[in-house]
Formats: sequence, structure tokens, C-alpha cells
Amino acid sequence: MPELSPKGVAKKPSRIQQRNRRVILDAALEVFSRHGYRGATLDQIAAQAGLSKPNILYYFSGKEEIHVTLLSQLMENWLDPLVEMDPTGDPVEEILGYVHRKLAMAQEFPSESRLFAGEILQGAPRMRPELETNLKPLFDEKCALIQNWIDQGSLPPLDPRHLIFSIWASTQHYADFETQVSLLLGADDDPFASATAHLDTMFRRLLRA
Amino acid sequence: MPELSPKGVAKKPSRIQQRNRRVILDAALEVFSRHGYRGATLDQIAAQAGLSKPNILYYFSGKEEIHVTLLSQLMENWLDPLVEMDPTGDPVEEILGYVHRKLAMAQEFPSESRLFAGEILQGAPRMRPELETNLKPLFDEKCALIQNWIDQGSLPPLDPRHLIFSIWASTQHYADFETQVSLLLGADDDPFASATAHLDTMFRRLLRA
DNA sequence: GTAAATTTTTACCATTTGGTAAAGGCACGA
DNA sequence: TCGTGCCTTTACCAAATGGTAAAAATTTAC
Repeated sequence: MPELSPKGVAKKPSRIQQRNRRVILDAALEVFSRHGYRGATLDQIAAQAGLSKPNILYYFSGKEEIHVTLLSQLMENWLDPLVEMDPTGDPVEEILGYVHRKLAMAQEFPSESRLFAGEILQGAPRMRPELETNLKPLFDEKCALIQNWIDQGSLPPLDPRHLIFSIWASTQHYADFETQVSLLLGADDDPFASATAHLDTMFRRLLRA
Repeated sequence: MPELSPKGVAKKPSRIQQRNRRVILDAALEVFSRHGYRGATLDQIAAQAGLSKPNILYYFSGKEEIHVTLLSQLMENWLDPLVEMDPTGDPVEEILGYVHRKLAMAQEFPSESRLFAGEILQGAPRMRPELETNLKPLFDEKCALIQNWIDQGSLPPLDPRHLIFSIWASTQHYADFETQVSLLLGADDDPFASATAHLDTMFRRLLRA
């Protein structure tokens, strides 16, 4: 919600504003993702950002606005891999490509994944509208696309909705349950290498006719 | 930690104690699973249980003890379906049986699933020992069992560890992300029926040679 | 029925936490 | 150099929250 100047045009934020808002959001992502919304405190976020608490409240109207801002920005990147699924490509490779991109995101942005997971886990109290307007239409569109592929015989029969759920669940698991995963695998090597191979096998076998 | 009488024997709890501890734990499960550890308050738990806050603290030494007690009790039921996987049964059917039992648990005990998920999401700060002593050995044992099945040619080659992760992820998803699932499917009918069919298909295709 | 033990309530308290008011610093154009 | 607008700090506050002390009520044992 950018401030409006008397002439009604959005003022562009100063360099300091841009920098500090980013610093705060980065700090908040760490703190929120590790402790949850209620478990995170403004003092923690301030400490992590290297700013004072009132200074943080100079840039954001409150704790909730920080959280909502994070979730909104997150949503875009989060949906990207799904958007890229191409109707004109080979069905199996398109879906497998999506699996790999999603797993790569879990590897590269585990905090974002946990932030999202925590919000959904608690019933999406601050993100439901965002889900309705951004996620739902894309989900429906891609379900229809997959259904088309099935109808034209390019894929074996399966429920597109649950296919997508399975992809989400099995990829995000490595970010959201990282504690459990690394405890069970031992901290030897990166789990993502073997996970990539496994998920490729699993979905390839599912999708071959 | 049961109290010890002067003679060193554990006193058995009175009927009131048994009833109220159960009432409190049931209430706490609801509250913790919906709001997370930090987001839950003793007042909420007390209200849900129909008791006063100090009365709750008569039965438990504090908020943390309630949470830990819940997680410990949960762990047993949680591992049950995996324990039941039988080395002498048919490999494919044993694993699929496990998938179905796990999904049934997600359906029947979504609060327990969310409580567990929330704890892991935050790095298992109050459950790591439990995971080491209870989960890890069982996990290793069942991984070895599956590896045996693979070695003797009863299953196609795959990574048992990631197979188990995939089963956990794809089944618990329906409890932990229930908000998202029902938002995307519409609140029409129960998602678990179609989920059962899908997961059966998916793991059956993965496991057939 | 009565005394002892157990359970519940009332009245608090200290800390934490999200948030505010207002003064002080700072950059920058005239 | 002076004033104006942006940024930061200091000093707070009210509410929420985990927890306690001790009296009152109730149950249990004899």
C-alpha cells in the first residue's frame, strides 16, 4: 500500500526505504519461518535486521503487515514453476520438469517453503484471499491441461488434482521436514541428489502408460 | 514422571486425575495443533478443557510439559502403521497396506498430524530425543527390510529411505495442508476417497517391476 | 461423621510483547 | 547556514501470558 502524494501519484520509495524494507523482510523471513507467526517477535526480527524495533515499525505498520507482505511476495515465486508448465511440450517431460523445478525450489528456498507451510498448517488465516485469487485459478488451469493430455491419450488415466498434490507434498517435504530428513539420513551428504533421482523414478513410472 | 510415595513406589493416579489429565490433553491437542506451540495459550487450553488455568497447572507443571506429553503419546500411535509392515508378507501389498494405513490415520487424526508437523517444521525443539530413540531405529529397520526385498528381486530397485519419505509426505499432506486441499477441491465431497485411489495407483506403479 | 488428603478457585505477579509519542539526528536544496 | 523532510532513537505503555500462593471446597479413608 504505497503512500499517495497530494497529487495522487505514488511516491517512489527512497534508496534507504528500498534497502531497509528488504533488510527487514529478509530478517522476518528467517524468524517467521523458524518460529511461526506467533512465535516470532518484533525484537527478534529487529535484532536479525540490525535495526531497532520502532525503526521497523517506521517501515511497516505492524507485525501482521510484515507477514502478509512476505507471503504475498512469496506467492509469485512459488507459482512460477507451475506457470512454466507448457501445454505444447511433451506431457511426461513437462510434468517431470515441474517436479524438478519444485524440488530445486525446496532446496534453494527452504525458509520460504516453511513459511508457507506454517501458514497453511494453521488454516491460512492471513493468506486465504491470496490463495483464492492466485493459486486456485492456476491450479484449475493446469488440472484442465493435464486432463486434456489424458483425454488425448498422452498420459495414462489419473486424477490431475491429486497428481499435483503428490508433487507438492513429496518435494516440499525435503524443505518442511528437513529436520526429520537429515536426522534419519545422517548429515552425510545432501539429500537432494538422491531425492531427485527417486522422485524422477516415481513420477516417471506413474506417468508412463 | 510419576510421583513417588515415601516408600518409593509409584502412586496410581486417582480417577479424577486420570479423567482431567485426559481432558486437558484432548483440549491441548486441539489448541496446539491449530495455533502451534507458541500461538497456543494456557487460557485457550483451559477454556477448551472447561477448567481454570491454575487447575491445569495442578495437573501439569507447565505449558511445555503438556506439549511434550502430547508428542510422546502421539509418537506411539504414529509409528504403529509402520511397525505393522510384515517381513513375511508380500512386499508390494505390505507397502501398499502401509500407504493405506497412513492415509487412514491422516484422515482420522488430522490434529495429531498437524501437531507433529508443526513441531518438525520448527526444528523439533521439544522432540528430537524422541525421534532419535523411537523413530530412527524403526526407520532403519524398515529400510533394511525393503532393501532385502529389492535385493531378492521382489521389488524393483529404488531408494527405501526416499520411498518412505514419499509415503509420509503424500499421505500427511491431506491432514497438514487440509486448508489448501479443500480450498482447491471445493468442499464437495471427502478428498480421502479419491486420494486413496490416486496413492494406490501411484505406489503400485512405482513398485511393479 | 470426621479428619486428612486431594482438588479447585480467587487473587495476584513478573515478564514479554506489540505498539506509540516525541525528541533528536541527518541529508540536502535554497 | 538555515530550514525542511526523512530517518532513528529513547523512553514509554497497556495488554497478554505463563505461572504462583494460599484459601476454600470437595472427596476419600477410617
